[in-house]
Amino acid sequence: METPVETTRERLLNVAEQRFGEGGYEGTSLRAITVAAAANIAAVNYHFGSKEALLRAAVARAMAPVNTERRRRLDQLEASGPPTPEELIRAFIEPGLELVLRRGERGAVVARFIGRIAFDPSRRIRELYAAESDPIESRYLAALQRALPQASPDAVAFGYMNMLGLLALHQSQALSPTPGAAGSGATAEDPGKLAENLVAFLVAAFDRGLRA
Amino acid sequence: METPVETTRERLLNVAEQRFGEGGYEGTSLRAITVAAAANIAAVNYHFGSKEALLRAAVARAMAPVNTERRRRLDQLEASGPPTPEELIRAFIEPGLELVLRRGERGAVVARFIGRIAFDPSRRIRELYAAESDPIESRYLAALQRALPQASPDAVAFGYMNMLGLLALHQSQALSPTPGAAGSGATAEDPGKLAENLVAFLVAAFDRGLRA
DNA sequence: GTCTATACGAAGATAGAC
DNA sequence: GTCTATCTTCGTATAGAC
Repeated sequence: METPVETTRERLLNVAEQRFGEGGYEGTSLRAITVAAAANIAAVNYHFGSKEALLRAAVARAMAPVNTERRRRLDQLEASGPPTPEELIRAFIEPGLELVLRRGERGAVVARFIGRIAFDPSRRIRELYAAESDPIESRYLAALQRALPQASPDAVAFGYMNMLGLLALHQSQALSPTPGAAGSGATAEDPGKLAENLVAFLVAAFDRGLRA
Repeated sequence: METPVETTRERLLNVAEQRFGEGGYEGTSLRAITVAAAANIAAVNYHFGSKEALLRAAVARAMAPVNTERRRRLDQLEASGPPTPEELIRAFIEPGLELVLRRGERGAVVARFIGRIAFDPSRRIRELYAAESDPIESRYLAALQRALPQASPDAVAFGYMNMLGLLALHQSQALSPTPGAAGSGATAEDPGKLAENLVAFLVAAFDRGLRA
């Protein structure tokens, strides 16, 4: 069923994940990608149609397991009574960090790629990412609203946006020694510890930091 | 002392602020900047030396009033006894949002520019921004540590990084109708209200969400 | 079906005339 | 200070080999 070696298409996706996460979309040339993937310069256009279509395919492939796991957790939580804010936050953050950071070097590459794309300066690229996380966004917003009845819909949306942003921030810093600002151990080497810190930070903010 | 019209240099900085904030560094061509600034294609290289040097000058100019105001507030806070976490968070967030968003369209352009640059995928560009906010970073970290003696240095650095990230997130969404994810009113139209929401969110997270 | 070689227009950058 | 000319590299399109 499976070919023993990676196809050109797979190599292109793997290299794109690595390079786009390292230098951003605009900062990475198709030539650099095709050389690293041992493919011809025209291979991207043949397999995907354009540079942006390659990015779209890479985002979809990277987000698929994260979305699947989030859906699975949401289903499970909602099957056993109304979830707490902490359970919902955990069901959002952990698939984005653990599932991806627990897979060694390759997982970190994927995490950085997702985080960077989520914050790309270009409107079209962020929309591309948003389209991939949209399908479950409304489920999370509704569940959070039920778990936080005292908060207004605007406040819940504000909190969700912050959760998304902080996850992307820490994802984008995978593989970075001292990236944005703070000192040495700000981002834990242990992805599980990072997830715990981020969940605790967000739970406190959601529970007591959302203005009506 | 001042020429009645903007100099070519000033026009280039103004246009760079607007275009870099809109499309990112790599996504904006020097030709687009020089055309919009009614300058020759070579003017950037003459006045600044390179595209990156233009960006550096624009970041320095945009950050200067923010840093000045932050220093002023820190001085004032520390003159009257040990500041609370909320006072420190307010002294960090408000100069970044109000000082910039309260200046109408032009201020929003500056805010978006700063926010985008802080999250740029390119390592060199983020370092450029970090260099501009570095000078006061250690003062904030030390003051936060004193205000939160129960938190470890790593935890304080983690919180500071999150504060920086969320500020950049909301700055980058100035002038954007529905940017990242959440619905209509997630980012308040009123910048003062946004600042209050963000401060409340962060205060709760710092006070009860930092693991020792 | 896959892939390669090649060409085109536009971009960033710079040297040198003015 | 300003502008023109020019170099290299970019994304993309196409024609045709395997």
